[in-house]
Amino acid sequence: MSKQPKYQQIADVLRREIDNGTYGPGSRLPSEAELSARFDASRNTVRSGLNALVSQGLITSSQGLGYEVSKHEVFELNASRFENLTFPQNGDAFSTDVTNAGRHPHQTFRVELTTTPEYVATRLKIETGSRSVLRFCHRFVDNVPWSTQATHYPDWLLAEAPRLAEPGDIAEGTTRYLKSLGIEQIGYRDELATRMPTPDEARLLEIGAGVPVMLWTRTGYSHDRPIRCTITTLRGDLNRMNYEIGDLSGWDGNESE
Amino acid sequence: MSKQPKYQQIADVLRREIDNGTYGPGSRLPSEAELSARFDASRNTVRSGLNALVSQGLITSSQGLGYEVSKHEVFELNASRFENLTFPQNGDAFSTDVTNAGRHPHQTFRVELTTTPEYVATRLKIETGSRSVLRFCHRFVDNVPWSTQATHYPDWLLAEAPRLAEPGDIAEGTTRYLKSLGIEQIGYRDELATRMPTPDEARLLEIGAGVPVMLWTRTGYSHDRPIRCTITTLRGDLNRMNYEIGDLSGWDGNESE
DNA sequence: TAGTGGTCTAGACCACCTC
DNA sequence: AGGTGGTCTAGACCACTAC
Repeated sequence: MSKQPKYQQIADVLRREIDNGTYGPGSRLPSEAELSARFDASRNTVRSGLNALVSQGLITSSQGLGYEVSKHEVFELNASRFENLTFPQNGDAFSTDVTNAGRHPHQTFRVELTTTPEYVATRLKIETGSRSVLRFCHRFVDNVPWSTQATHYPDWLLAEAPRLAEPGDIAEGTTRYLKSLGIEQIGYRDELATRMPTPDEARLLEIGAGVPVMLWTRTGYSHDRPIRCTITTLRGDLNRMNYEIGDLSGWDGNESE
Repeated sequence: MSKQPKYQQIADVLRREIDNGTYGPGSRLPSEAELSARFDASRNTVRSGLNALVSQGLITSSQGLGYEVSKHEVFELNASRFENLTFPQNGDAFSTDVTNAGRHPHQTFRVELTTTPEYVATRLKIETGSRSVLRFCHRFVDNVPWSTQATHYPDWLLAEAPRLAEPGDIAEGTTRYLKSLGIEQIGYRDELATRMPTPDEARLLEIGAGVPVMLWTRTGYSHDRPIRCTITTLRGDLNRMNYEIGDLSGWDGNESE
């Protein structure tokens, strides 16, 4: 039992009070000055304690307002059904899912020609630095930034499917468009990772310290080669991904926690 | 272009120098005193800047030593193959995978009877607080803490499969043991989430600030009901999960980034 | 012993929000 | 105007690591 530093003790006490409901989700914590008096510590020490809780994603702070206990509303994303090879894929699946959940979807969209970054190139089995089409999507739910999605299509595919490079949405969905050209996605490989956001990501997704991002990379394959690579960056506090594998007939994917 | 606070500028400069290789993975940063002189800032301001990088998982610090740039060695986990309904499951799959990767696996194991927490109970479709068997595993790779895994089996299953409650490993694997009793897992549902570790998790996995955990919940189903719920807590900086869905025959799951 | 980061203080000034 | 958090300083002392 070694002595804990004072700022840790403060963080521990406050964490316990948040856990047991003394300060419920969405409620405000006492001000730094009040806590300073309560714990007989300098304001800076109190700040260190609060900072620990911020880094753990338990509370947020805003200038002039105070510290607020985070609420967690997670959105479920069924990755194995999401784009079920028979379904449309892009904007549509997102909008449909969100609308079905009684929420309001919104997204901005951008298409550009880029040089392929290494991470994507290895997955598409093309050369790093070669050309590819990037279709980029910034998604919101109820006007809260939710995720960004960047899909790369290799250069060679463009010759067969020129509409991929056109700005603006493809009404019927890109997967369906490609299928109509005889290019069918018959399987995909998903990779999931997590880390703290880069400053750019933190800006786009409006996340503060203490909230990680989830990185979801989906590489789609036709019968003979990779045809696309989609990197989705999700706010870790708002999203949960699901996969259903095997025979789950008769099982409702029931939620809640 | 609003003026950035000084500690942010310091963090940005150092981040750029880390990115461009001035300070490579594993190398040491200059001391706080040196940085303080370089940036003409007080030691505390420099510490704020360094602290920002720590929270982003870019560097770590240790008393008496200094700040070190993090290295990232990720371990790939194929979740859709991992326990392929035909394969053995528990300890074995982990040890096999790790050994195949040329690393040294190690794990501690514990079995206990517990009251079922709500999160697990809803998934197993049993009452919160009812009894269940918890088989808990703490896993290491090359003596670095890697993940913890907690599998709950419902009370009713115990009557049919008493060995689940016995301490010690089940040699042939629990899935195989259950199958030999006519209880076959015919499908599962995975849920993936990410967040910052709780203090307990941080202790068990030896992670500092700036490294999130990935939570992987797998609920296994027999033909008529859930038979187990496994919660795996993974160090976010060391693990990546993969799912392969659809027809990927002829495709090697190629890696590297 | 010297150098590193870890903790803590007291006080100053600024930026933002609410009234 | 008054209260909130955000930034910054200067200095003190402690704990750990290296030599």
